[in-house]
Amino acid sequence: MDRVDEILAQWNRERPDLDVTSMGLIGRIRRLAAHLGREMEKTFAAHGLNSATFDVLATLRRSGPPYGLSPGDLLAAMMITSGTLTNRIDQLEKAGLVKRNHNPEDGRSVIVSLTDKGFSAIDAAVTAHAATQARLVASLPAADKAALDALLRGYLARFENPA
Amino acid sequence: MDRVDEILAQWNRERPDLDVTSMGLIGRIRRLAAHLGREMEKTFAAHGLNSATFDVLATLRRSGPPYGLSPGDLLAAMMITSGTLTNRIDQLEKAGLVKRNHNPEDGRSVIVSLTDKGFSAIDAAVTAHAATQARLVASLPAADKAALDALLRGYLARFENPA
DNA sequence: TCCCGATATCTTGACGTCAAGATAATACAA
DNA sequence: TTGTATTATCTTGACGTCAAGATATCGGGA
Repeated sequence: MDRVDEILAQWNRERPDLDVTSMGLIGRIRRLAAHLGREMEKTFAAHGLNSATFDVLATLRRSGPPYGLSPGDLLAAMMITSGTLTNRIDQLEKAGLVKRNHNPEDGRSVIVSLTDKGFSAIDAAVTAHAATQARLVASLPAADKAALDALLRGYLARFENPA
Repeated sequence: MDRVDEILAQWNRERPDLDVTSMGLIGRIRRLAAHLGREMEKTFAAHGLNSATFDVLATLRRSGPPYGLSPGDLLAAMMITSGTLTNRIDQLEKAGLVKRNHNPEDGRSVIVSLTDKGFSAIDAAVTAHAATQARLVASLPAADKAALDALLRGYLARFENPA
């Protein structure tokens, strides 16, 4: 009987006509995401970042040399809107972690690249981030972890692999 | 090979020293939460609400008669800060869906109650919401759904049942 | 009775996000 | 070559959230 179960029990009492069997599953996914996000945010803050700016730097870093992508490329890799991305890049540029360069082949386009400072920052942050993530799942038995990951992958595919 | 796997593959190429085995699990939970949240938001919007205001109304509704709780009670049931709750109640009061009453037994305290309009609104919204949630998990085989829910419950307990 | 710590709620200011639309450059058909 | 649709990015305004602190009330000890 966890907090989600309590919520379901209340609904069953007040609105017995409702089928809330799906509510528990979805509620648990969302509560877990919130808990995990808050923990990870602490690691980002310790490196002068937040999840928004980390996300941009990490995408550039893992894209490999020369560590530059257009805003359009970045958008395709993230679950955000274009206005949000512009704001993130502005913040990072102001902090000297990325720079914008004109794309000589297309006047509409821009290439956002990691600066040396940005490269150092994201490399240190992602190292700590991986450790935080390992800690956040450490309490989960290996078998549960594997089973959970497999089930989530199948579920997620229904949203991201239209077919 | 979903999008999360692509991210892990990039990290393995660029930072083979990192152990990213936990990153996939956490990433999938968070991406799922985002997808689910956006879908549910559409249902709330169709009823003139959003997830923030729905959350307050739903908590009051499922608390049962007389459909009134103090901000403190509401806070305990939600994963938000007090300032956020004050703002939510303000919005709902402005819309005529809840009302604040002084608590005669404690001058510091307030009782937030559903108005008739608020009661009608949340009853209609939650009916639609339950249908949306059912649709969002409909593609999942019943066995997977049960297994996933059980694993998530165990994982969530590590964050919400300190012991 | 009086005072002070605890409690309940609200206020303030900054920030991240989004939807919708603006701006500018490119591509391609006529 | 010209004009229009398309593409890439940015701007604007509104909103929800948070952390930190302010305000007001309560409760218990001196």
